[in-house]
Amino acid sequence: MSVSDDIGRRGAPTTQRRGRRAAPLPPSDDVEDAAAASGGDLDLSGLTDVVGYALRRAQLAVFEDFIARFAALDLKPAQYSVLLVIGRNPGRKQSEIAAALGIQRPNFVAMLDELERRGLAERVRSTTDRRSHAIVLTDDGRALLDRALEVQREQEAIIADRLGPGGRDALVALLHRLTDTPLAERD
Amino acid sequence: MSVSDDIGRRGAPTTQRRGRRAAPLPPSDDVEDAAAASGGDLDLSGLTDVVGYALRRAQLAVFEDFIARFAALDLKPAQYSVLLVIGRNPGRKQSEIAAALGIQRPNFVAMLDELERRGLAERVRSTTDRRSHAIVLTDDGRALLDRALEVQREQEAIIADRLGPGGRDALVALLHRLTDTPLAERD
DNA sequence: TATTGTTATACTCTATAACTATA
DNA sequence: TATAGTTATAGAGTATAACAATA
Repeated sequence: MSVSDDIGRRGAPTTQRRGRRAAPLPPSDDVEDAAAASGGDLDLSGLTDVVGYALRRAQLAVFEDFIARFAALDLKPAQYSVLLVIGRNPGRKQSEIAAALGIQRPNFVAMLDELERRGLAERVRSTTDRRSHAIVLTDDGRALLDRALEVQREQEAIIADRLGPGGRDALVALLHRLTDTPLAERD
Repeated sequence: MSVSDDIGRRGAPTTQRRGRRAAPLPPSDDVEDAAAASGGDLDLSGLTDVVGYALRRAQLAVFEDFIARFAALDLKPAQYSVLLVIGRNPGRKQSEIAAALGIQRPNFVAMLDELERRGLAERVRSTTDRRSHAIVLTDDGRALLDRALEVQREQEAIIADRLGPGGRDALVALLHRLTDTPLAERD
């Protein structure tokens, strides 16, 4: 997504009262009547039944769970992803790691500073090109990553349990179809 | 999701080189060798094949497309969702609309200020409880919402085209299973 | 005492321009 | 001249405390 915008936030309920088809807007009769006549859950049709909103809400739910699980390791989602990519690609340039994760190079500096401060990763000055840093995990970083991978496996198991094993695989496949090619170029 | 954290950002590639199974961490042999031996895409296994990351990337992709489509209407995703919920629930309290969308009450003030400034929505002081505001769309607001709904239908059609009609419905159903009940309470 | 809307504020994530040191 | 890392900074989005008006 571009800049920042959000649709659904924390704890927003997923109410659904009307049918699946696009509900016509209610007639704009007397305002006070409408307010008085209501009182129950709001009509969120057209929102909950749309891919973008459902994606947003699901992503928030999964991340919330992720954050809770990783609190014990003091790892946020972005930190975990950085640790994992460094672990799988040791010695890569700082800018390569950042680009692979879609993180702007300037924003990646503080991120690495923190991992280095915690003794999880290291910047190694390259001998061939003294501008660049080869990024590697320390022993502590690898140990923490191993623990994190186990926690991640647990979350994935919970999700597979919720969706059914075939459901989890189907979901990932569908999501990849949305990300493999930009949506706009399609039409 | 809780606070803020992100995993995938803008334009992050979705590289996938190894198999689906958890790839073992590469041996931590000589750093310079590893850096020199590489050069191609990075190994993102364990990230792209996981629900949380795939969700995040897909949500960003869909929102990016959404933002581009709605630029002509000068509506961001959050603004569209507010317009839609007001349109479907005219006369509801300001705090009810905010809560339904998971927006904190303080943050909803500026949001409504802007919609009111643009003449799309109005705060109507309730006669029964003079603390609360009944929120309604103006005629302009309803007209803009109608145009927005059409644009939204177009995006949904693109997505259904990408996933297949059954694929789109399956995706939404799977996503709802992740949001209907908090993941944590499940185990 | 509790609720509605509001203000003020702070923290995180994201984005861009510009500097430095190297190449 | 171009690239890698960095600094500074600005803008969204989100969260909490506290206040005034009203119930």
